[in-house]
Amino acid sequence: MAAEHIAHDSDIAPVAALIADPTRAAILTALLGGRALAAGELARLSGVSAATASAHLSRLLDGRLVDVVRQGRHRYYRLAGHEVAEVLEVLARVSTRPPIRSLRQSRQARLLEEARTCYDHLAGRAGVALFDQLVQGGFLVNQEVTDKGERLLARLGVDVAGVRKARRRFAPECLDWTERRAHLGGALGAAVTGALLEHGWYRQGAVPRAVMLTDEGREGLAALFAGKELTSHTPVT
Amino acid sequence: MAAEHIAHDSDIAPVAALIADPTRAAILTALLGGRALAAGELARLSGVSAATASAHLSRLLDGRLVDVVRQGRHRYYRLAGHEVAEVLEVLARVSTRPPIRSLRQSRQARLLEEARTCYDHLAGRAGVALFDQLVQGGFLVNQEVTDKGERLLARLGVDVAGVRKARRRFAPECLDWTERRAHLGGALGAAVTGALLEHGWYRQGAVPRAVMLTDEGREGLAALFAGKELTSHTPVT
DNA sequence: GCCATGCTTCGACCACCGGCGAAATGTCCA
DNA sequence: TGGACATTTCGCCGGTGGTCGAAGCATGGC
Repeated sequence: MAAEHIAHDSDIAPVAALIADPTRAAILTALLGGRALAAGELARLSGVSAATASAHLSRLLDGRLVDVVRQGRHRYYRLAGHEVAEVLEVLARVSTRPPIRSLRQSRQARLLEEARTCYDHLAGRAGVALFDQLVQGGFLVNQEVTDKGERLLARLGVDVAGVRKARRRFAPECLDWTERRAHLGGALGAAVTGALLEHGWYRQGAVPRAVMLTDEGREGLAALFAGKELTSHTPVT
Repeated sequence: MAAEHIAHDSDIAPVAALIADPTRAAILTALLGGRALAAGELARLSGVSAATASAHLSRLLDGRLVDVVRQGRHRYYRLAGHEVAEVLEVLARVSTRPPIRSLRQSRQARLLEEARTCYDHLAGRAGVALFDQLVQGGFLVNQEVTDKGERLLARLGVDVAGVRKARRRFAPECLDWTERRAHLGGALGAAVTGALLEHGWYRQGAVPRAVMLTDEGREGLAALFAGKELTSHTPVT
């Protein structure tokens, strides 16, 4: 009786079914960044044909998981609300099953949450913090480097003009699950992270993807954003 | 690039797929009460054969959404952790689509959250509060009415022995989504609610399922649980 | 030891759903 | 108006998965 009432009051199965398909899940997670994306872009990101993506988007629309805003010949889709984002986040939390048993593993997990490489760029709390500093300082605006930003990065040893020539997206925002916030990805993210490692501001940890901020890094980053001269003991290899 | 990373870090689709089946959803919501339930009981509650339920439970076990504890020839299943419960709750929140637009509707929603009938018994904050008072006062233990409870209910005008003869579950705990807590359901829940309405302690509101506590009800309930004589102006029809 | 009970495994059936290509619709630009 | 592009609709196919009855294993009671 209780069960019948529950089932009547709220059918969680249909909503779960919408998320259960890998392609739709990819679409939804792509939208988790908050930006509205065009149908074609979502098709490409999730690796299916435009027709398939369209069918999925139509179902997501019916299920009120996404909204659409028509703009010219594009249709931009976005998550229908913060509740939808919450569902995805909470699902992600149980999906990344923590088979953490030993103290050793737990310590490693904490290291990874703090700072790690995401392919070839910085992620974790450190990655998000760096990204925020770049954005709030006006060095990075709308996924583009400002003149001010180019000067800052030059001091770090990053040749922005050269990076721009790379055959990959320049400065996309990359989401990560532990922080649920964006950090700097793409060619620029890789270049910046490479510079940080070369300066010895971060060094590789024992755990595969983990990196750790060094004392020099702490000072160096502070000086960099304060606009001060970088101290001599930071070797620019 | 960001999307690939996301997909790699956490596959939400498989977990969602586990919840996406109506039968499994029914099983999970039945377990949301926190108590461990036997496989057969879950089969009955979700309306499928034992074989089908067994297959589902096996998959839920693989997916680490439930735990099992063997006890004699029974196998009691329960949710694997509070994270799983959180997923179900947040899914329920988006599933109960709130098409609240007008102020009028919003007001009605608040009324329903406060006190409403759930089929034929009291739910909402008021329902949960009443249930808690019964349990904490030792009137209701393990879904059974104590001697003390029987005397209390008799003063309210509820014939417990008579209710027990009804062809429905006696005093099951009924979960409701707005409060995410249990309230009194079944035959006893209906009888108690009927008595409350007959006393004029609650009266039907304008909104379909809403009920409202009256001044007499406030006094009457206080007197009831204080063990005091019920005042004369509460008509026992 | 035997039977009753609770649960799982097996085998077979059927429905649903996701995938694509091709064609239709709609929008912008010249 | 015609052509390029973005998106949706249509028709078809293949695979996955939910369902049950019957049979197979356990466990507990007598």
